[in-house]
Amino acid sequence: MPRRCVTSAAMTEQRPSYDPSTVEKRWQAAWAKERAFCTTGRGEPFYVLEMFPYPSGDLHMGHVRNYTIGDVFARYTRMQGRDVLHPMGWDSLGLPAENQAILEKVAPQVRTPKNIERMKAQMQRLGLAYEWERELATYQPEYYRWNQWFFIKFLERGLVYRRETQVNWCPGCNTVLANEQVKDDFVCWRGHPGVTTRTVPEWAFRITAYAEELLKDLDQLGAWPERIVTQQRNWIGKSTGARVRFEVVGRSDVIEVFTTRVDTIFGCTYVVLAPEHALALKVTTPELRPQVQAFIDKMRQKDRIERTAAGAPKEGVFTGAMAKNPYTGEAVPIWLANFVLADYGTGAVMSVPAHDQRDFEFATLNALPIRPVIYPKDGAALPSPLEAATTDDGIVKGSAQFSDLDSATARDKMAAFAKERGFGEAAITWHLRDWGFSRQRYWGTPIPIIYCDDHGAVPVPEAELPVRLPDFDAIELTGQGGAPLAKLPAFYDSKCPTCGKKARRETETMDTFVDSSWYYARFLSAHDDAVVVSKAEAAKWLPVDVYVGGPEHAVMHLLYFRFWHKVMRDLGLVTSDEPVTRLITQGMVNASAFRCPTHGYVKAAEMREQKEAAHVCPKCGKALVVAVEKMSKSKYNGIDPMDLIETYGADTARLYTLFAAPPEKDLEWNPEGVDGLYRFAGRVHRVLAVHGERVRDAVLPKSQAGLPAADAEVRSALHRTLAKVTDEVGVRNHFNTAIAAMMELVNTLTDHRLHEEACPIGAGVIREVLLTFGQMLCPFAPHLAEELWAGAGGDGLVCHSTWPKADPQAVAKEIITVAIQVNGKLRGQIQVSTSAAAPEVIRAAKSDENVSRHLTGKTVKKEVYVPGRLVNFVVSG
RNA sequence: GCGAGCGUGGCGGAAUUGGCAGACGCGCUGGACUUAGGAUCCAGUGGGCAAAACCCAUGAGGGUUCGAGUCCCUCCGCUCGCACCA
Repeated sequence: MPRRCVTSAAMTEQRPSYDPSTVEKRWQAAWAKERAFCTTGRGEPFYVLEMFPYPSGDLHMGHVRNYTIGDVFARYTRMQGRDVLHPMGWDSLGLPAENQAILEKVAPQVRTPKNIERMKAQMQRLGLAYEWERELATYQPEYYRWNQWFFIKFLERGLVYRRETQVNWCPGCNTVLANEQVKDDFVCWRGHPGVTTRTVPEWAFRITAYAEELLKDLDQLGAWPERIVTQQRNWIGKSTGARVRFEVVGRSDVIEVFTTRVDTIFGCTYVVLAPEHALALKVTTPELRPQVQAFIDKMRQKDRIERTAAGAPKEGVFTGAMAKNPYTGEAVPIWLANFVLADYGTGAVMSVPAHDQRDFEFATLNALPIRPVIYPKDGAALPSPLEAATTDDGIVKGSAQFSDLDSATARDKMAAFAKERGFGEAAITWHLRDWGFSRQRYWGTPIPIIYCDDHGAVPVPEAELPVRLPDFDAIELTGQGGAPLAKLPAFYDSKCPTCGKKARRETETMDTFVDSSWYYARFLSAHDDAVVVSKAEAAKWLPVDVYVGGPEHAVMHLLYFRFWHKVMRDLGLVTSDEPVTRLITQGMVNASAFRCPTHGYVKAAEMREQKEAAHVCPKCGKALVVAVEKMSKSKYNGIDPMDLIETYGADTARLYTLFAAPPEKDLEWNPEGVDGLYRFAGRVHRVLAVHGERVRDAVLPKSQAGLPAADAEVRSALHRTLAKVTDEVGVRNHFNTAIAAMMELVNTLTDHRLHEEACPIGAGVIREVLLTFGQMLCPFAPHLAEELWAGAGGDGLVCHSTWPKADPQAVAKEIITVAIQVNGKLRGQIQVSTSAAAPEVIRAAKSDENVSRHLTGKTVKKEVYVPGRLVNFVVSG
């Protein structure tokens, strides 16, 4: 990227040119000295929050975008007179830090604060308006002790429990693996073969206890992006239907199935259990046991994702056992199949191949009978034989007393019948599962539990919190062999809080989603040792007014923290039902990536400096594939924000990220586009450089009255821009068009030669331009804004000034342009007074030369006048 | 497969309630200033035409309307999310 030099005009005239680094450092120092971004206690509270980062050590462009968007809200709202809370912290526990520690042999306790310091300096260099006094970091015991406190509170309320869960298990590493750590053929990411699934105990939050409320309250989230709400709704996945119990023929066992289509149950021709189902092997007849056992083992080898992927071939095995359909008394075969999930519904389904596509495919594959019982409402016949399942509702046939009912009615009556006879009932099933949060990792919050032989799992008494993580040096961290803390007797040897006998401390740590589920509340009482959050502060600030972050958190973080908020409410800590009123999800930051089909990605920065013809692989000379992709290290298409700031300054970096795309859309990084914003900043600065000294004491015009025509025009343009920017920022949150409006203003200023010494505009108007421009620019380019404000003699800091109000008189137009259409086609434009009435405008329109040409010889059938906009003559002939 | 979103100049994007399509920026073209220009300033820039006028143009096709980028229907393409959820 070329370093831009100063303008020759400024140089020859010995005027200070735009030098962002000097300007920005000056104002950053001033803000720090004044503690400029602290809450004031004056004005209506407004809480702006951005998703806090993992402190990797360096900001990337995604951060810059995220935090700049938040900063615009914070700064603008403060200028509206609100008491703005805008804090920042560090999501500093978790796997990345632990892996880095293993790799570098540096303790995360040492590395993390250094990374934080570095990243914080970068944020300050960007001019972000944070109240650093409230800074928090989740790795600090002062923070994670409240994770432990919450754990105990949740435990008391039955919202934490111990359960058995299926995980991927690598016998080579002797540890649990995430799905993405398991490669094909059951080989782990380190190369060990034989990865299998295993049942292990873990701690889980009973988020499903809040499923109904999490679903219902989505209706309150009108200011959330629709797609996030939809994703949450799908994820929660409420499903209404019925449970029905089938007796196993000749045994006392009962198979319970869940179905949303109980109306089809007379068409049930077999029953399928998940391979993990408790009865799977139990009901199997002795002669079929070897096959069934082999099938179960095979399924156990595969992880859930692979086994249940849509499109995976359906596999199954007959158990030899039969089950009795309680509605018909008919005995149907019991099968096991890969596509039935153990942890959804009851882990068993009734199969109606005529009316369920999966059942249809499975039945076809295994020559099981297909029996239609639902017929089209219009009386049409079903194809025979069926080529696919018919899944629509219809009229029930061949179903005893339920025959001839429509599907919906049949479902109600059949569920009621089951309830009456005691073999079933209406039921609801959720896609949402409880949240397992045990991690066999070191760099996390220790779970405050002590296992006693006599008293079981006993919570650590509150007074003994926090349970601190032992020093890193005390542990041999390898990423293998299960929970690291389980290798440290000094950590786990303890005494039972109940009886004092020798006991063992829990060695698992918590998922880091726990940390981020309530940090927004902790900012309100960041230094309070007595309570996690003070009720008064919570009542004052919550819910968060604007929350800005990436859409990738749609269903994990954003669901967990909604859950946590509701529990905090039930604990009496907060009063609102939802944590965040308004959510802004910003798009990705993309850039061209250059890839050789053989040798992989090539550094984009080097390619950009070459002509297009030279975009060839340096190794083989083949043409490179160019595609716009998300910035990332591995694709060599990233832009380092700090390089950008060094070249252009923080203001230009901010302006570009806001201008190039609206917040919610993906942003394509165009290195040349940045120049345009630098030019804009330079042109604004130039007006100050040329006139600042001269006009800083000038008297501001109070109105349009008495201004020379050119002055009045400039002032009108200024106030129109102000009105536009106020609307775009405050109402529509379209920052790109707000900046475009300011660019238009600069163009107008240039038309009136405000960039020249010999400018005919009066000093008072120029001063008003500089001051107001400074205020409008403040949320976007805050340093340049301060420079304008101070240079034009404004009082104090511009970021503390009150957002100006557009002068209606200056905004109003006396003459407007009205478009004239004939049959909807533009034929002319006329200038009319705003006070002109419709007949007058229409008369003027008809007398326009070009328009009258199109009207002659025609009959005007209709005249449409949209006041102030257009006239349309509908003609014929 | 289901759900959501999006298709507008060479590019990023604008068009707020159905009312002058292409604001603003990039790029490009020409000019001024200049030893120089990758700085700055000025002018131009959707396509057709030398051109006023006119015609065409918002993924494709149809519809509603005085008027459609915007609303409705059908289709095509792209992106994201979920993915055998009984």
